[in-house]
Amino acid sequence: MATYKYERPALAVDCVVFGRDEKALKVLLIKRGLPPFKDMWALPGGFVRIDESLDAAARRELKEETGFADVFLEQLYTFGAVDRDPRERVVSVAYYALVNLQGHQPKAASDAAEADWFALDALPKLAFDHKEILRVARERLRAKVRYQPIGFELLPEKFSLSALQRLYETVLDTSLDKRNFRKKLGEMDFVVATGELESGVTHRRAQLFRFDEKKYQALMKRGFNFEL
Amino acid sequence: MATYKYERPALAVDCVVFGRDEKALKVLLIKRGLPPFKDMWALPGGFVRIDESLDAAARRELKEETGFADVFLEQLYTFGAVDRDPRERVVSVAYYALVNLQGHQPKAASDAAEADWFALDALPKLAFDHKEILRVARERLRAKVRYQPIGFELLPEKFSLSALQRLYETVLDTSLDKRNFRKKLGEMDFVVATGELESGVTHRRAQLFRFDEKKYQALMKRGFNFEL
DNA sequence: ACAAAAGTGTTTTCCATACACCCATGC
DNA sequence: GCATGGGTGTATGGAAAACACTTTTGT
Repeated sequence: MATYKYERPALAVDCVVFGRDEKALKVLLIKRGLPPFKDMWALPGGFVRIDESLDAAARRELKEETGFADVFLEQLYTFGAVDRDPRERVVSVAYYALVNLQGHQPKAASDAAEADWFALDALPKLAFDHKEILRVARERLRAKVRYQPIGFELLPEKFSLSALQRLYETVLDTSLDKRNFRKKLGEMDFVVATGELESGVTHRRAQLFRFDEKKYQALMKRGFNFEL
Repeated sequence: MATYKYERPALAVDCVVFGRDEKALKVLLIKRGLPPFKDMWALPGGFVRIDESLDAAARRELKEETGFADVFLEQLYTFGAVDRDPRERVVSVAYYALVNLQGHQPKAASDAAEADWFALDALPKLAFDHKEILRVARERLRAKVRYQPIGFELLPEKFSLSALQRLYETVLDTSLDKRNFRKKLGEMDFVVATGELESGVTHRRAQLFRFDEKKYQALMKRGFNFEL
């Protein structure tokens, strides 16, 4: 049971950052400036410091490498194959983040590495086991979006019902019936109309809605169950 | 990005072992023989070796401390609060296991520590953050049992439908309608009658069924969806 | 004969799905 | 006036839920 006797794996965090851009779902990747896998694309991430929690490490790396702060961030899975890093043993706790792409420029990372958004169906080759991590993240997002209201994290604060529907269609990779979709949302009191209208469009302006976190929490406590 | 410069957290695995005993759902705990938390109950677990994967570490510890091998084992969540171990920084990858309690005696662990089963509603005080780990494991079990056929892992190979129903009622903490439950199972071709009957009971003998893994896998590929 | 659990169908309710047309706006 | 997406209600089918009595066995 003595800890210090044995050699320890290094411990890292990696973040899968999902963003929605117009019609496609995208992931933020970083171009590696150092070996191994130099010049290859990879998930943002880094080593966990001795005095920070895993969540804190994930948030710090996300901030440092992509500029995002105060976003939805949740632990995904921990990847620990012995040879997943060619240098030495590295165990990585993966997280996934959901961000609203509007307003956030595809900013270059603070440490001068290149950063860019990639559509999920046009990904480059990835370093390490990051392809696998991304696969698991995508699966999780797809599963979770159906029973927890996390889809809103990918939209601006105010959004049209059509935008929300397109998002669900993208994530779930299906098409949904417009009237049925709206009917179900109409029953969810935590999606509230702001009274404002969409602008700058070449057709009828859509009404804008927002997600009311407080109302949602209140309903949850009363046993409400979010579904699709 | 240099790994070796920084002090590393220790990396451990902990296992939540669920077992079903007659009517109650139970967890296997180990009495700690060493400080910290000496003589307190804790989840079986230990440190990850440099040359084994996380899954392998979990299986090894499970075997060493409880004697269970070849059981359902799945990664749960990774706990990384800075102060979760009073000695030093330890990050723990938690797993949960489902075992069939029949036939496996509440065996004492190989390293002479005391091991015992505890009903989930009569738990002792636990070491470290193991209460929290157990809470998360229970939540996961409850959620997963509804859409994946993992409940069978907690039963002997041959079981009666009543036993299966009682198991679901225990895990989900609800009561289920007998006829509806049997109707649904009747539609699932991978729960097959063995033709054998229960024995040693003081009432009508129940027919015994078994879970047919192959048939289940075949159905899965055709898009079948297990539900409750 | 009685206690204890096994086994068995039908009806009702509700939710998911399918489906088509008019409206507002910019060009 | 036309192209583009916004917005709206109803009918149908199928799954979930509710529900009670007979059978078998041991004592």
